[in-house]
Amino acid sequence: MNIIISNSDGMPIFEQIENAIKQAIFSNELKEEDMLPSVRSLANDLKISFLTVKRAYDELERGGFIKTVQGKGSFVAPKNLELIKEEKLKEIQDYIEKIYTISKISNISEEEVKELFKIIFEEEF
Amino acid sequence: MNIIISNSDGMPIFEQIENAIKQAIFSNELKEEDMLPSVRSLANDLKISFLTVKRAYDELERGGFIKTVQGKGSFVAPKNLELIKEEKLKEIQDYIEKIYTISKISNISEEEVKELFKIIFEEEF
DNA sequence: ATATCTGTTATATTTATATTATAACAGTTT
DNA sequence: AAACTGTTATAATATAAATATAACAGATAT
Repeated sequence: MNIIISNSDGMPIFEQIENAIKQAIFSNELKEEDMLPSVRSLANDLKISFLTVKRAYDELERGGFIKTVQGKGSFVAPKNLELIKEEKLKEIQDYIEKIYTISKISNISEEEVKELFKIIFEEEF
Repeated sequence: MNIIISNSDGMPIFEQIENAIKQAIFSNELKEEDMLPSVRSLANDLKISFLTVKRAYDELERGGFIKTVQGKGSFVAPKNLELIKEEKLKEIQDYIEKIYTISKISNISEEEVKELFKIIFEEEF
């Protein structure tokens, strides 16, 4: 698995790890029941504290993406299509919120945004 | 000018002020050469430190939205708002394209995206 | 000229969050 | 038993945001 972290992009390290692993799961680079790197080994590879990796894993477990068993390790949870869709809907929601903020600040009307939306969603036929 | 700040929405106060003033400029509530409230008076109104207001003003000046003169005050800069709006529309377009890609890949219908759009854009009062 | 606005700068402190180091503990596997 | 796993607790550090306070400097009206 290929995780690149950056100290300077505003996103906390634990969140960068979380996203990288989600991505690996979505792309099927990590398959169901695959074991994740141990908190200590990944921490070692990334030259960070294992507590930071643990935090990422804890979040992933809360989200239902992995299962962790003390003494054994962390494993990719059986894929749940609904979960994946939820995740993608969340991504879309984040983008729409950004659009909302920009439009509000820049005095761009809802109609103008809708128009762009229409153009992009309809031009692919 | 009507600025409402919140301590608990994740956005730093200086950024909330920044956005509120940008919005006032875009909506023409604040016109070219209009004087902004002094850092101290706005800080007083909002019950925050004048340094926080100063930071917001500094950012606005860096962005070319206002001009500040020591001893006189801060003033809305002459600006080509249409040009900025074009930039912002492009940003929005990029986001919509990302949304389009995600929705296609994840089998999320246009209707579902529209629904999210509605929810977020209607949260306003 | 001086009082009173304006912004500027410097210092120190507080708060919250992220991250770290370290140590001890607990379950699993070989 | 040794060597892996994860867990927990504590204390320390780093950073950004925001604060309080004080002193300084330019603009302006009276």
